[in-house]
Amino acid sequence: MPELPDVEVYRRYMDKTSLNQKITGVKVLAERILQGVSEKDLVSRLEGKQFVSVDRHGKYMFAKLDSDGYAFFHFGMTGYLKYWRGQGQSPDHSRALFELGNSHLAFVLQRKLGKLGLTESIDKFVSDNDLGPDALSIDKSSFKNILNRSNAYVKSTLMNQKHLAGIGNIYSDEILFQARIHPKTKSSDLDDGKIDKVFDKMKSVLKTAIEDKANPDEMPDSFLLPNRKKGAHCPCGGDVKSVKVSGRTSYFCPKCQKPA
DNA sequence: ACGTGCTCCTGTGTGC
DNA sequence: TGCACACAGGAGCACG
Repeated sequence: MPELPDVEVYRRYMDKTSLNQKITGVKVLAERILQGVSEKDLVSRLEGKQFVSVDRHGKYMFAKLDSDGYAFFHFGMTGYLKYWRGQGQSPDHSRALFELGNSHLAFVLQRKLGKLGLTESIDKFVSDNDLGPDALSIDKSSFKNILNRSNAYVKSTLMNQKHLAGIGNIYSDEILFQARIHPKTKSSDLDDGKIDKVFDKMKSVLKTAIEDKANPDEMPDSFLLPNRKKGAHCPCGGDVKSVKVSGRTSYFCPKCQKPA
């Protein structure tokens, strides 16, 4: 699930549940999710410390330590967090466990495509990993520059983390649906007015999705997102179609979204 | 710089 | 029912 809205929901979840408690134990249950750190080093860097705040950039989450630096999380395609107090089983597919005294925080990944590691600073992490500006923070003129400079399909541009961080397959579709733009439109074919519209819809879709806890069942009827399947209908009543863009299945409404 | 196709994983749905 | 295969809200890689 994890695009920007999902990760923001996890960030708030962790913020609400897991801060300012001593990390009494760390277990790594799938070593392959570790990035740039051994299990031994991760454990020794975290044990006895506390998480004091949680940030996000794009699809990455950063839990700040009271010592210094951050633990970073990437949720892959299936990741989420689960916190509980007292006894209780960790969920299936828990790949890392943080013991917080009598409480627990599990990093759960069905597919082991997520990442967990350490970084000194978010800025350094962003630049080392070539991430573009966060989609919720970017201003309109920087956004315009990105679309104007790109020769790719607009959907690919929106999903390219080097250009813009946070948007994936699902939300790029929703943004383009709300902007009434066909996913295979070239970014460079969008005029100023269209780019404005994509920008505004990007912001409103992401904000709405966060308010709705990134849960499709809670989203407005005007959203296409809950109808991402064969045979489903657009809010306009038309048939939803799909097409591959950058190897990903894109859902769109041919009646609402015409090629530029 | 772009698209395509493959890879990493695991689970579910589909068609024969 | 069994089995093979496609596909899934991500991303890095090689190749053309």
